[in-house]
Amino acid sequence: MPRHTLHNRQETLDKALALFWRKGFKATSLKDLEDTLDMRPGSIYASFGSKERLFQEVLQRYGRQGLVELERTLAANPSPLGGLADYLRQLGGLRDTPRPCHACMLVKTLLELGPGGQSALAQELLDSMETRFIDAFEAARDAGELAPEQDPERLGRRFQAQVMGLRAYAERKIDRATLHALADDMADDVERLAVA
Amino acid sequence: MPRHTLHNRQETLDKALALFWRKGFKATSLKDLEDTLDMRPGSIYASFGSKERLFQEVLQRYGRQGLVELERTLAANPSPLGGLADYLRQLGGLRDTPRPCHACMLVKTLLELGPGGQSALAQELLDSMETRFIDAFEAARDAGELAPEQDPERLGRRFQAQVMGLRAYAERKIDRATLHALADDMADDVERLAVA
DNA sequence: ATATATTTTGAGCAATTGCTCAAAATATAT
DNA sequence: ATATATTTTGAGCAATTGCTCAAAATATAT
Repeated sequence: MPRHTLHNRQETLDKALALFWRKGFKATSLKDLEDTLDMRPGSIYASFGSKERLFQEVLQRYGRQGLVELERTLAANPSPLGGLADYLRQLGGLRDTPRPCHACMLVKTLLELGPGGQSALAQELLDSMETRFIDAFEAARDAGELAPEQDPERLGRRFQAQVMGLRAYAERKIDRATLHALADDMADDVERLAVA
Repeated sequence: MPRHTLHNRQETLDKALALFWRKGFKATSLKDLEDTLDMRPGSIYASFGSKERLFQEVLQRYGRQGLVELERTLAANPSPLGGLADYLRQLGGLRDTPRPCHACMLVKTLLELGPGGQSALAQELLDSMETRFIDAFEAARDAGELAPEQDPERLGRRFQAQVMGLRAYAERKIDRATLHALADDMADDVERLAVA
């Protein structure tokens, strides 16, 4: 007796993700969502509850994908420091392919909705990324890549700040080459942390 | 026969600045402005034209103040590299005093309004800051502080990205000490560029 | 005191906001 | 084919948006 939804939930979330990522939470109107998702208001509310809850679900999705991508990049390089450097170099290619937005959606959300409760999920997800960065620096130290007096936590936080800066910078009107150069400079510095 | 405005324009702009900086452009309603500026809608429009134009004027003010502050910091240190490092260390104190917001208003605006025309002024002002950073690195090279093979433009862009990252990071829920540590790490690295 | 030039007020408008809900549509099980 | 459970539709609501404008208030010059 049950009936399936006409729309594919994952595909719909991806469309909403691109929209919210580009326009932000407040600037995305229900009209925008209706057009982009090709759904009528009642249908959107039956499926997702509210604009707020749809946004949270989209954020969660974005965050999970970001973590998966980081994990993949780190796994592809046997050297932890090399993996982190690769991650930065990869971000240098942000402007090589068309995207809804170059800046990080978590940072956009944090800056748009402020440090209060509205952006709690964004901050949690940023924390997850940072923790993974710190873990990678710890792995580097354990592998002898990093001098023992280096502090993985400080390095991880700093790495996080660099990524945030790089991606905010990428949102400006700059050309691809400039962004690559910036990312490469950052990546080189990470690798320079390695003990000779 | 003329008559003066009741409100002081500079004070009013400062109030609008704090409000816009904290809430962003779209999230600041005219009701918010009426309450904060203690002015009725007609009065606001007679003085500033529109919400959009008031915002632009506020942005300009913010940008000018930021440039002045940078100039002061650089002038206080005879060493260009030292001045740049000081600037970063100063930003480490962002959370020491209450402020409308810790993140840079130019970056908030860029991320909120996108890279299109709406944020053109914010991007211009970011460019001005970056140019000043580049000039400082050039001065450092001319003074022999920096190795001649170093590229002031790349260093300046990277410095800009670091500042953007540091200030976006400062918007998260972190404690003062963490932010100081992060800023100091960045500052130390700038000074480490100096030839021994 | 009076005239003049300017600013301020605040009721209210057209458009848009996020959202609801009864009715219609539709996929499944029998 | 029929019944059932579920989804989708879309008209429309209450609230809010940025903003206008005629009337009132007020500071100055004479």
